[in-house]
Amino acid sequence: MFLGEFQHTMDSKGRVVIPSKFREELQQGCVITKGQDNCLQILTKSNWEEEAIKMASLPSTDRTSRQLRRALFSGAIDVKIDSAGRVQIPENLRVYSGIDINEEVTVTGSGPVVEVWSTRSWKKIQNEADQAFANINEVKG
Amino acid sequence: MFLGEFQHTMDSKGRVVIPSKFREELQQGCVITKGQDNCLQILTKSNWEEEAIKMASLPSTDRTSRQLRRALFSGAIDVKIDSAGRVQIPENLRVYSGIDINEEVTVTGSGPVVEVWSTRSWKKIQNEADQAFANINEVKG
DNA sequence: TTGCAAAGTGGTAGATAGTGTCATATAATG
DNA sequence: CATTATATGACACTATCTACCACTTTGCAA
Repeated sequence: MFLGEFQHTMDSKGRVVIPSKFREELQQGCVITKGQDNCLQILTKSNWEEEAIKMASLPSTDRTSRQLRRALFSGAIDVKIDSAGRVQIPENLRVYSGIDINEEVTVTGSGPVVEVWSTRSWKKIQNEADQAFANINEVKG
Repeated sequence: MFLGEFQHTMDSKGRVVIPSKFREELQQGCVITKGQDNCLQILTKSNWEEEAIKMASLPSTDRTSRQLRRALFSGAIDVKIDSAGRVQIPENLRVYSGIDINEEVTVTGSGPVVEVWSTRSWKKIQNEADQAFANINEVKG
């Protein structure tokens, strides 16, 4: 289970530090994919395989499913965390997520997955997320 | 069940003392999350897991569900109480709750959860709560 | 083929944030 | 009042992050 919110910077070579709390779970291999709302997701190997199976079983007759599948697989890459706790984000994923070189990055734990955001995007999303959260609490109230 | 109200100070490293009455229940691990009205909540591990399971099972195809999941998990962190009875509050939760370094903190038992407030906010909230309580009594006669 | 530029990989040193421990001060208890 | 438990501040220590720098690989062009 990944929890928390961490600020980092994408270094001049396109690498991002994985917060130390997340490393142990990801150390033995992980996969980066395009996530929803233009974030990037980092999954453990086993989580990825589950996802992949689900995705592969979607009907290829349905256009949306096909596109989802393409996005997921073509956008995925498996990476390893280097000795300094960093991962290299490939060009296409940097573009997808809108994270530029030397830009601020927010890495969040989101339960079963880790999400990587440009801090710009995260701020927007976070407002919306907090809103949703506040509302549900009121309902539960 | 957590009861009572306690005054403490956030130390220069961002740590807060958990009142000794609460420690036993929280000793074997607890999770801090964002609560309502800018307080922080501390849940026991088992309490947290109930919440988390509900959240994790929401469909990721639905934007609101995704946002909820993000808010819940990114705003949470699991901590352990140190040998002096303190917990470290991470930067993002300090910002959320408006508790600065060396500032006064009110820790309250609120039934199943512990709440942590900057004493500033607590005073405001407490007035409102007392007011509401008084009014209910009036209505009931 | 060779040389050059761009991108990726790997490592290191200093700064910072977080952790653990202790001594003293304060409060609670019998 | 004596004793115990609890809280706080100080400090040293550790882990982690950041900003560099140097080397390797790749792709392109001369």
